[in-house]
Amino acid sequence: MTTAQGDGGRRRSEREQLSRDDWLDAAAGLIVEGGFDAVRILPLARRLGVSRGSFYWHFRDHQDLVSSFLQRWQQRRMAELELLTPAGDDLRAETHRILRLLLGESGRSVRRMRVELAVRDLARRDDEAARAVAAVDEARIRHNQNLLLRSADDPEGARDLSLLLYVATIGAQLVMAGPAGDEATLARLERLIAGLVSRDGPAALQWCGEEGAPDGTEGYGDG
Amino acid sequence: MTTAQGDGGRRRSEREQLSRDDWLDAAAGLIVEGGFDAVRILPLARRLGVSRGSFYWHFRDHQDLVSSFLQRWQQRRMAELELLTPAGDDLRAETHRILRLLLGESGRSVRRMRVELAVRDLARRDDEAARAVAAVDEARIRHNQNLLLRSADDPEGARDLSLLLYVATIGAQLVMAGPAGDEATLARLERLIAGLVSRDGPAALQWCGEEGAPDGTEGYGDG
DNA sequence: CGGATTCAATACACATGTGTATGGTGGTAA
DNA sequence: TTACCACCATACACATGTGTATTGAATCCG
Repeated sequence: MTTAQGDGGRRRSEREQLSRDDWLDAAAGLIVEGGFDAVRILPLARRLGVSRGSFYWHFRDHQDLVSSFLQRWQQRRMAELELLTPAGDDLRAETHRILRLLLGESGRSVRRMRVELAVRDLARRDDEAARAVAAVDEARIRHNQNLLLRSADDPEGARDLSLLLYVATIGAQLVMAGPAGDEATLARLERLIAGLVSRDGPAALQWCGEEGAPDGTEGYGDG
Repeated sequence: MTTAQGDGGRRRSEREQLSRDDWLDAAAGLIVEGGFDAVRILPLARRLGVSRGSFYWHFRDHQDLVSSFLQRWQQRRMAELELLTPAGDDLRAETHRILRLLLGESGRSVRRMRVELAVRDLARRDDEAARAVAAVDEARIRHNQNLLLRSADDPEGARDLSLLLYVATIGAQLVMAGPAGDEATLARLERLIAGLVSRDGPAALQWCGEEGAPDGTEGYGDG
């Protein structure tokens, strides 16, 4: 414990010295409460009980903090995806685990959900965040696709269904994040989506797809 | 044209005087680019070619601007919903119009989409925005439910399917807003969702819904 | 014409934010 | 002990933001 130890597992409590990860964790708290725009250095330092001088030792500047956070986020999301499907169990159980992971395991991990939504929000105006989100999205959709492909050999249909499955879960996250989203409805949605997968399987969606129907929906502008 | 005219249709070009709505429109521009946190008074005034003194004549303070914007947004979203379903045409065409409205009519109305996402983002930390979003969500889901109920008398199933339909479209908005979301995939998703509705109809989703499957997905924290 | 009203420019006081330069403190090693 | 280094505090310069008070220029109206 005296000599070189990869500085991996030290929490704030053991060692009074702050680590880079401590700052990132505190930043996550601010992000949960107010999005990325709430990540400002002075409030962050206050929360950690230090002054700004400490920050500029651990990070080059504000952008460095944001970049580091995004990197860590992407890496963790990728890792948790790899952790999924340890053995080849059945599709039902796997689907359930995926939905639990993406939809939030019954009330808990609302923090994780809010962080992800904040990252998505940032991605609309920041290239680095956009790349991270794109990578994670692609990985998750591919994961689902591979899962569905184990039941039937239909790459096209599997891709479509996994895409639909994915946007449905993400949309459920978003809509149910507000006060309108009660826990019961979210659970109901989870069962709905699960049913969609297990019933249709990958070989489904023989929809009819013409264009047609001119719409008269101009409405107002945005705003 | 000389006497009282409800000051409804005057744009910035005709009259050099700025109206409250002009400020709100400019604010929409900032919101599209940088979210609600980008709505600051000085950049807004610069964009309109005036100084901040003008702002504080039209609005009491910054909060007043945000509140007015949210009010107008909710009112317009409600109005455009009423405008839908002028006559009782078939379900296919109506579904198509709804998806076009929610998903964005092929590339255009990306502004409207971004504004909505920004409002949703704000709703996570602002009660007023949360109420507006909740009202709009509820209205839209009810609208879809009523539409589906015209095909089969199954309130429960119609509610479920409309909910699923809704979160799928919102999720598609969110996921496809980034650079990962190409136009083709979005169109594909639209057909997928449309197929889901027209194929299943309201009387569907006889899924199997147990809980089961203990998950070993702890992973990291958020961040 | 003259006064009231509407809309906008300017000036001021204050708060908050960033980044840098510099100084201080405790632990470690020669 | 002394020198060094990791970590943090303090002070400064500067930028940006809000809100208010005051002044100014059109415009409407009696």
